[in-house]
Amino acid sequence: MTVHVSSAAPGASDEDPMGDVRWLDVDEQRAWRAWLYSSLLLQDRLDRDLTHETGISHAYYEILVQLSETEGRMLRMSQLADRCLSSRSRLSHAVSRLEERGWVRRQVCPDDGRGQLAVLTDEGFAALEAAAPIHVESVRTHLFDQLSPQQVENMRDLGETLLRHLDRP
Amino acid sequence: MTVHVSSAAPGASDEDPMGDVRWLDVDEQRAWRAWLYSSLLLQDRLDRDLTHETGISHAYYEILVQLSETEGRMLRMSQLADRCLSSRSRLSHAVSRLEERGWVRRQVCPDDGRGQLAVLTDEGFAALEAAAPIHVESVRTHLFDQLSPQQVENMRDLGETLLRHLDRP
DNA sequence: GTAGCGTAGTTGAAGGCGCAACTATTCCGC
DNA sequence: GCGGAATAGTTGCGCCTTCAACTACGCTAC
Repeated sequence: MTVHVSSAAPGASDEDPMGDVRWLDVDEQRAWRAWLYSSLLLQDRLDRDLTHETGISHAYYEILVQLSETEGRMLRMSQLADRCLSSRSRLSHAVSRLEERGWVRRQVCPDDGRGQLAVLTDEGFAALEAAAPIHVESVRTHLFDQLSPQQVENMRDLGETLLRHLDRP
Repeated sequence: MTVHVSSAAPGASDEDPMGDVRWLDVDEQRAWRAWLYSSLLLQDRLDRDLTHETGISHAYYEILVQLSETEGRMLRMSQLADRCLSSRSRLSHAVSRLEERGWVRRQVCPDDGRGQLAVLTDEGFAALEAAAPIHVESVRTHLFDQLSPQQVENMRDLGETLLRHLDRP
């Protein structure tokens, strides 16, 4: 994880067999680990809170949210996958499970015989409405309550900067 | 995921059935989504790069790194789990698989008959040495090359602030 | 109109992970 | 020293995710 084997393997890494590896210096290491550990821990915490208190994983929650925010509360599978940062396959499995819960149903797409629409049911919407306050409170507690307004601004700036790079694969 | 059902359910959420939910405002939403999506995408990208180019997942990589950085290249299972931000169970499964690859071996702890030591083998160390340059380059490309020095500083500050909160469960 | 290619989505197998139950060992009070 | 609680670690099960293969439909050109 930590990109810093040189300190543990000084002799071997001095050789630099790959040519010139741009190793991280001490400050970069520290920034990298802080970012990595905090995002892992925070995601884990938020997901656990949500799952344990509502029975809805963060992945499912995201699907319900994305559907709830479109008019008609329905989306093509592939659009839904994109918005959820999910692979098609993963979404397909997940929607099958949400169908079993009665929260989503599939419907063939009228415009395109290949397509499927995922439609949020009233039960699904109700489940989302029940879960949302719990999740918001969790995000407040573990994220916003810990940060100054300036830090929130920095967080947004960082995130958007990285997204500009990551969004185009 | 996005904590923002109110806009999709204005009527219902006006009721505020939970008392007073501290919903996110537009700026907070934006900061939250930027943080969430960028960290999801970045972790995904780094993990995929590493897995596809070296056959070592980020989780395995972290285990190897932590072992490589201790003298004797060995750690108690529970210490290793803590350093990898892993549950005991998860680590136990993972070490079993690393044992099958011949990269780690288990050894009963001399001080404590209940304990096990995970020991990094020479083959494991060699695998880590081969993977490290690839991973560093990936972290450079997708993270540090995208950020100004000020942004790196902000990233560290943010991460460390959040860790102070998250580290004590 | 049909061959061939691209797109949309699904499926099954294999591996990763969390949870709860389990074994084995140590620690503590008496 | 012995009974019970606490600690260390493992394991089986079930769910989730990925990958590759697959079906089904649409699009274009001929």
